[in-house]
This record gives sequence, structure tokens and C-alpha cells, in this order.
Amino acid sequence: MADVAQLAGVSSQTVSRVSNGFPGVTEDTRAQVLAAMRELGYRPNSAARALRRGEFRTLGVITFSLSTMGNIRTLEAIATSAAEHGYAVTLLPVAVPTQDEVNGAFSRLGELAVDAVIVIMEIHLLDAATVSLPPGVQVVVADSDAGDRYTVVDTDQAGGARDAVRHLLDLGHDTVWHLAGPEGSFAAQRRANAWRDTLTAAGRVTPPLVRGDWSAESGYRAGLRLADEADCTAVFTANDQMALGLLRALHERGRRVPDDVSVIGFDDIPESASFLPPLTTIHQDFAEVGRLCVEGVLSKMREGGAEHGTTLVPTRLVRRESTGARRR
Amino acid sequence: MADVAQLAGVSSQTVSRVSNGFPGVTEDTRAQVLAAMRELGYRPNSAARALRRGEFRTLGVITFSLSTMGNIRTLEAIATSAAEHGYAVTLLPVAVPTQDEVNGAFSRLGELAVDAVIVIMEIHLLDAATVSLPPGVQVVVADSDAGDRYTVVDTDQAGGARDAVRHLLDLGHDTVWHLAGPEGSFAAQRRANAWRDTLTAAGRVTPPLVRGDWSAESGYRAGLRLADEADCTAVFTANDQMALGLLRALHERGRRVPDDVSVIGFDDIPESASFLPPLTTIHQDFAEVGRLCVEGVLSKMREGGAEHGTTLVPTRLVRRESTGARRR
DNA sequence: CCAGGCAATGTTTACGTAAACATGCACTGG
DNA sequence: CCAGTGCATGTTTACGTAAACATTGCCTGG
Repeated sequence: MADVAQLAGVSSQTVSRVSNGFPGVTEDTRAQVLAAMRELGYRPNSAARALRRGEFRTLGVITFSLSTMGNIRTLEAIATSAAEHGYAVTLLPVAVPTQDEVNGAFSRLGELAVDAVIVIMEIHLLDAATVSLPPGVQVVVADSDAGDRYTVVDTDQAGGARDAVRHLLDLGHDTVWHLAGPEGSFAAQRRANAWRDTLTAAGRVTPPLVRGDWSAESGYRAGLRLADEADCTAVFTANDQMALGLLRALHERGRRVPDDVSVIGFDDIPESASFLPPLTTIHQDFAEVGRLCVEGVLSKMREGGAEHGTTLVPTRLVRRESTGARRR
Repeated sequence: MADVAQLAGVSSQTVSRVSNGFPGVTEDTRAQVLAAMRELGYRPNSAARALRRGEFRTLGVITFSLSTMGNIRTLEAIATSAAEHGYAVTLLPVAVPTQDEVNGAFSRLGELAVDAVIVIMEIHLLDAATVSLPPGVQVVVADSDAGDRYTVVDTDQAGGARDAVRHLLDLGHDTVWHLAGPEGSFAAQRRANAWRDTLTAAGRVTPPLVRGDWSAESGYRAGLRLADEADCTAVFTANDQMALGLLRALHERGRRVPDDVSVIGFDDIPESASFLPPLTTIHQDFAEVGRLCVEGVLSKMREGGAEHGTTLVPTRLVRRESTGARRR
């Protein structure tokens, strides 16, 4: 900076003003400084900037392995949205969702160049973390239900699951089976609860819950079992991947979709439109979740807000060919 | 830090030594300092640290929208691997792969708190970028062929494609059709070239190349066309998503897989094992690519190496049920 | 018993920036 | 014509850390 100032024949403070687009600099001077900056290839040193300003213009994102489509899309939206606000995004991967790993990530976070944190993970691990977040660092949590203790942005899991079940009931099915996600997942839990509640509210029998682990493979295994249930004519799977495996199992067992069994998924991953048959599913607006996370955390930073609450992002039913009227 | 020093009754320099795990501090003193740090909730200020040390311990990753599985897995591996080396990862999303966007990302990068950069994108956009990377910032490129000008880490696209074609030829097919990725993609280009070369080397007729855009939907459209080609008994699709669409089209047209048509994909996304039928495909080791990117860029930083070159990560054929011997 | 050496700790300084304050100069109005 | 005003620019300082150098005190060996 000093070099630039010298070359432009001004003081370093003027260079700083130009660099930050502050007013009170003549057009002539500004042009001269800009020329000098270009000639010397000057780049502001962000470390010094951050030190001086007390902020990094960076958001930290803590997440488990980016294995689920949802997390990825959310992350992408966060990164894009943050960039629009002039913020960079630093990734804090937690390899394994164990307590130790989470603690490690949190303590690393403490000395990381980050102004605020967005957590994309099951809240119980956050709760159980023995290392606390540095005070003054705002947090927004995606994919969780802890609106009483954190600021949460999440898809309206319950609403989506309810829509899925109702869709199948409306098609004339007596009841709806559910292929749930793993027990540890709150998203899975809420989808399963909404499934049960919706059936109960409609006065239907609740079939036994079948559990998978989000993977297509687990959907396949569950599908082999469901194919043998003669009265299973409608299945709501907690995500699209498991639906994929389910479809394969049903096909192998000669159960036609949707003629014999209707299947509805959750997520609306891009591939689901090309499943065999194309999958009716509940669309999640991950981009919106990510965007709201960023907006939320930035506004909390500005206003120092400590109030919690949950923002729900609505889902949308995408009707394709895997669901149809009950044939008797 | 001064507060900690005062509370512990030592100088700030001693606190610094403890904080960085340097030798030359008594066990007693160290314990006292650690206690003071805990009591005051001290966290080293990374901005000041970076300013003083001249490095951020952070890697920047420039990538297009995280829409392809490959980029995501690579990114994940980069983040994990970087963390192991004590580095954080800052994401630099480029929303649209236009020249302007790339230029924007690069100029933002200039003032970003980043020691080195890993670029995951088509090299022609990097080449055409009018904004150059700040000097002294090392770069490693994934997913590209520009070993003469950059340090490149990539999957052995050609080898994988060759294996795919040979696998089908070995099964007795006269020739292999190819559903390629979009023209702009080097990966697609190299897979297509290797496909052509392998056929030529084997003295086979090269069928017209069919082009998709990586999406399952485009695979479906291509599949509808290929289903009408009576002599098409084997197809090599440039990725698994397109294979998914292709399978659906073939199924709709009554062409059985693998009895009538054999299909082999590329990538080995987790879902491909649950396709209908489970997809034979070429496995890419994205994790290894990411790991090598980090190792590469870190070693370049240490050694200031300017030498270029390409590191190829081998692929592996995963045989499932979508390929079979030619039936005559 | 004391010089010399070494380990533990303290003091000073610089990293690059931007806020706060200071200066200088031109122009306005009484 | 000159005090007052306001704008463009310059000077000083502090942000939190760690390297370099300085100091203290204890221990060893002759």
C-alpha cells in the first residue's frame, strides 16, 4: 500500500480511501491511485483488513460429509447467497458424525477466520458438543428442530410428509406404508411422525414402519419385504434414493408401479424424473433454505439478535408417474 | 492475549508460545497459561495471526455450481484432506460458467484470505479469464487437461473410457455406441476420444456419436433414438445419470437390458447400484483426486515449485448387471 | 566458589490496514 | 478584504500476534 501511495504521489490513507470506494477523493487523484494499483499489482491484504475491521466477511459452514443431496444444494445456495452479500464461505467438514469429531470442528472453528456460523446437521450432536461456540459468533442451524434454542431454517418436513400421505389417500388407497430414514435423523423422525399423524387423523390403520438409512440399497432391501405385503398398495419413502431402490425391488418381484403399488418420494432430486417410472415426490427448495440461512445469520450479526425461532420453507408435490389410483 | 498474560502472571510472548505449542516453557507455566486461557475464553485472533505469519492456512476452491456428483465428492475430499493438514477451505462459487463470472471470482479471490487455489473447472474458462491470479498464489486444477501450463490432477478419463469400450467388445459386441457429455466439457471430450480410438484400434466401425448434457433427461431423449437403432447392442454413456435416462427409454421401448442392449456408465454414483438393472460402470476415485489436489498444492507452496504436469487417478470397472454377452 | 552457559521468560518491534484526528487550501459572505 | 467554512488530503495510532533480540536466574564444572 505504501508503494502504491508513493507511486501515485499520495498518502497511504488516500490509497485506502480509493481501495474502499470512500468519498472525498478527487476524480483525478482516484484515477492516479487506481493506475498505480494496477501497475504494481496491488491487492489489499485481507488479514490486515480483517484485523483492522474486526470482521472477516466470512461465514463458516459446519456440515457432515456432503453425501446427501440436500446438504449439498443447501451449501451451494449458502455459498452463492453469501457471495452476493460480499461474504466468503469457509467449509468445516466433520468427517464422521461422532461427538469427538464435532468437538474438534468446533474448537477449530474457534480460531477460524469466521464471523458467523451456519450449522447443517442434526441438532443433538450440536447439543451434546462439549466445546461451545465462541461467544459473539452468531449461529443459524439448518436441518433441525431446535427453534427454541437456536435460529433454525428448515424445510417444512411435516407439511411435505402430510401432503405425500394425503395424495395417496386421495387416490383411493386404504392406507400408506412408510419407508423411513434412520432413527438418528430428525428429518426422518418428523416425516415419520407426520405420516403417522396424517393417517390417524384420517382414521386409517397405521402399518408397521419400515426403516432404511437413506441409501438406495436400504430402499431395495425394504422393497423386497414390502413386495410380499399383499395389502401394501401405497408407499411413502422418506427420500428419493430409497424410492429408487424400492422401485427396483418391486420390479424384481413383479409388482407393477403404479398399477399394483404407488410410490411417492421426498426431495425431488434431479434424477427422480428419470426413475422407472418417473417418481412422484415432494420437492424441497434447498436453495431457499440456504438463502434464508445466510440472510438470517447476517441480520443477526447486524442486530445482535438473540431471539430464536424456526423458519419453515414450504414443499411442493411433484406429480409424476409412480402414483396412481388404487386398483381393486 | 494481554489479558491472559496478566491473569497468568506472564508475558504475552509466553502466552504465544503456549498457544503455538512451542518448546521452552515450563510445565507449570504452561498449565497456568492454559488455565488463564480457559478462564477468559481466549481464542487466538486468526486475522492477527495471518497478518503476522503471512499465511492464512486456508485454501480457496473455485468451482461451478456443485451440480455434478464428481465436483461434490472432490470438494468433500479436498475439505477433509485440507483439514488434516490444518488448512481450512474457502468456497468460491461461480454461479454461471460465463467469462464475466469467472473473472469476478478471480478478482474476489485476489483479496480473499487464501494461500493457494484449487480450481475445479473446465480449463478453457480459466485460460480465457482476463483477470489473472495474484502472483505467488499456487494453483492446482482438477478436471482438466492442461498439464503443460498448470499442475493438474484428474481421473484417467481415457483409461476408463477405454476399459468401458473393451469390456463391451470382450462381451462379443460388434461395436459400441457412445452417449457423450456436452461439447464444452473436456472430460466428455476425452471420454469420447478414447471411445473412438479404442474402436478404431480394434478395427471396429465407429457409430455416430450421440450427445447429451450429463442430465438423466438428456439420456432419456438419446435413449429413445438409440432404441430405434436395430444394430445398437452396446452403449457406453459418459456418466451414470445419462445411463439412468437411457435405461428408462430402452425399457419404455421394450429393449431389454442387458439381453438386447448392454449399457455401461461412468462415475459409479452410489445410486447406480440400484438402477434397473444395476449399472455396470467405471468407478472414479474422486476422494483420491481431492486428496492429491491438496497434497499437490501444499507441496507446491512449500517448494515454490513451478513445474507443471498431470497426475492421473486410475479408474476401476465395476461389473453389475447392465452388461452382458451379445445375443445373436 | 565463581565464570560460563543455557534454559526460561520478558521486551521490542513490525506485519498492512483504516479510524480518528490534523492540516492546508480555496472559496464564500459580510 | 478577511474570518469562517468545508472539502481534499496527510499524520498518527491501534488492531493482536509472533519473530528477533534481551534479560534473568540457575546449574555445571574447573
